[in-house]
Amino acid sequence: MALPQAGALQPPEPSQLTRQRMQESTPEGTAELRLTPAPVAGRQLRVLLTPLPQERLLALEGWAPGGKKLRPREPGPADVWDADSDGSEAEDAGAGGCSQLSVYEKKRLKNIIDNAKFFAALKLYESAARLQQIATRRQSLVTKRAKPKKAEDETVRRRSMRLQRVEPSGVSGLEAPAQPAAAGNVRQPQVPAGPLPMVPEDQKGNSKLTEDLLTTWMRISEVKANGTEKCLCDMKRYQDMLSSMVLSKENIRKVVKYRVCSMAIHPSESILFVAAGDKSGQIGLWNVDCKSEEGAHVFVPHNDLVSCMHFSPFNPAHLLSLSNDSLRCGDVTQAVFDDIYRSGEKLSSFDFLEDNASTAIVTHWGGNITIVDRRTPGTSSGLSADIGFKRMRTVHVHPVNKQYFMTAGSQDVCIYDIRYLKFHRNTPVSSLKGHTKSVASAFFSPVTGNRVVTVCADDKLRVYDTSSLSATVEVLSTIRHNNNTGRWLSRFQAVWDPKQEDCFVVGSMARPRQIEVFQDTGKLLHSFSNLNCLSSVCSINVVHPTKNVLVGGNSSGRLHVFKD
DNA sequence: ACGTGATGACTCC
DNA sequence: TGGAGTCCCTCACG
Repeated sequence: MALPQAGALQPPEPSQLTRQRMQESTPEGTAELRLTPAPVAGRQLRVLLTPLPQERLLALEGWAPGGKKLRPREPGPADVWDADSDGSEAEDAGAGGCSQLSVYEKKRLKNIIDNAKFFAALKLYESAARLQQIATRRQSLVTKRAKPKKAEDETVRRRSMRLQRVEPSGVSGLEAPAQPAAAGNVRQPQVPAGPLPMVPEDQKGNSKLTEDLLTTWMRISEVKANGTEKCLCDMKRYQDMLSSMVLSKENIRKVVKYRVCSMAIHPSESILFVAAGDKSGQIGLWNVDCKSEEGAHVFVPHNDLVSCMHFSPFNPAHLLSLSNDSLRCGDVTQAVFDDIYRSGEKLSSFDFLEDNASTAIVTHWGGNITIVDRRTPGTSSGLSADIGFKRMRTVHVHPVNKQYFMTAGSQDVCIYDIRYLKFHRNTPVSSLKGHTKSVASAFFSPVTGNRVVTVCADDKLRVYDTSSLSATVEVLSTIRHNNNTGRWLSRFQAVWDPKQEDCFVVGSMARPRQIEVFQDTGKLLHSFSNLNCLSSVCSINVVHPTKNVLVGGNSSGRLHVFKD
């Protein structure tokens, strides 16, 4: 409901009005007045409306209370001025300026006055009071209008102080009025759109402490990692290498506050540098080689779950991160998290389309994809297409044939050719059939793209042979695997070891807690575990592209680095 | 019927 | 004693 403006309810003083009309009246006798009377309190308002002489005077001049021009029309029982309408009616009132009253007009005026009195007595006072409330605090209205469901949620589902992010002092309770847990948002202050300074959360205004971390990131990004030699060593050697990778206490660190939802590892070979995104929109950067407190810092470039992150393969000084509403690029050389793309639709995943990382394919949760070109900032440029998925979780571009990309979601896993995308009704090049429940992830093998591994809620890992893309793709192996991560853990994603074409890493519910490495044949090659250090489930894992390093993130924001 | 997302008790240090 | 960390196999809703 469009509530009337506070000012519009005050009728102008007749004398003043008349003066204005004399000045502004047109030869036809119509006046186009723009009156902006000062706001008036509700109580005063009633007093102003009730005295009849004033009403009559106003009415005689063709004005209704509220500064609105009366439209001449047939009188009727509902012939009252409409406090809800906007000011447009005043403009098209036409030649209604009345100086001499006909019988009809007198009757009409009587109606108007009676009705005005009636409304002033009943509704206007109420409205004015509500207006006042709006002017001071919107909250009373919000609670009135709030859906009962939300109110219920608040009462039925009681949340602990810690979960409400309420400081023990209770200070933040004042700052968190109307948006308690709206959309699961964990954080109170909303991150604005547009570029954000790369300043850690705990040190707003004092970036001195992060200087080391960011300088390190910048420095290691200048050195081109030479190791694209993705060796395909024999399985025995590979297993030995895996066995040599161990976890020690100093290589465990909590880098974000809440559950890890995505991770990225910097390609540098000199320094181990990891980024983790959590459920609340935080991104933690950790220089694993720096053992001091300054080795890790938290930034907050998003409002919501950071679902996908990649260092740019072209320029690892850029860290791209995706949240529900935006794709950002953290550029350490500029010390900003820049906006690349924003959408009203919920975003789920992205991948780079070319090696130069200038274009990215972004999937929307609801089944659309968008091609985002970073060279045209601030626009959702390029192609948008509906590929008919109900829910899309991950997207991955074929490592060799970049025209192919694969999406995985609740419906299925499909491979599309980007050259033949249409706005609607896209048919996939290949469908990877067999999933009976929703699919959490699907990724091409890193070197050739000849394999795809999927994680499905039907408690199976599947490996497909995608060496030739036909309408149906053969399942190579199926692995029984408990993927029921449930309520508190991020869903498992199976990721290939970039160094080993045919092996992938996946978290596990098995006890003792472990991270598993499988061969594409379905053979379990290794389980990373440590009875002393690893006591939780690592849902999200990344493997370094050249070094023997594996990082696992758990649902408490803690990262575990296995290295040799 | 199925997919999705929400959250609090308990243990350990 | 209290805060940090772990993790479930539920339940409402669309």
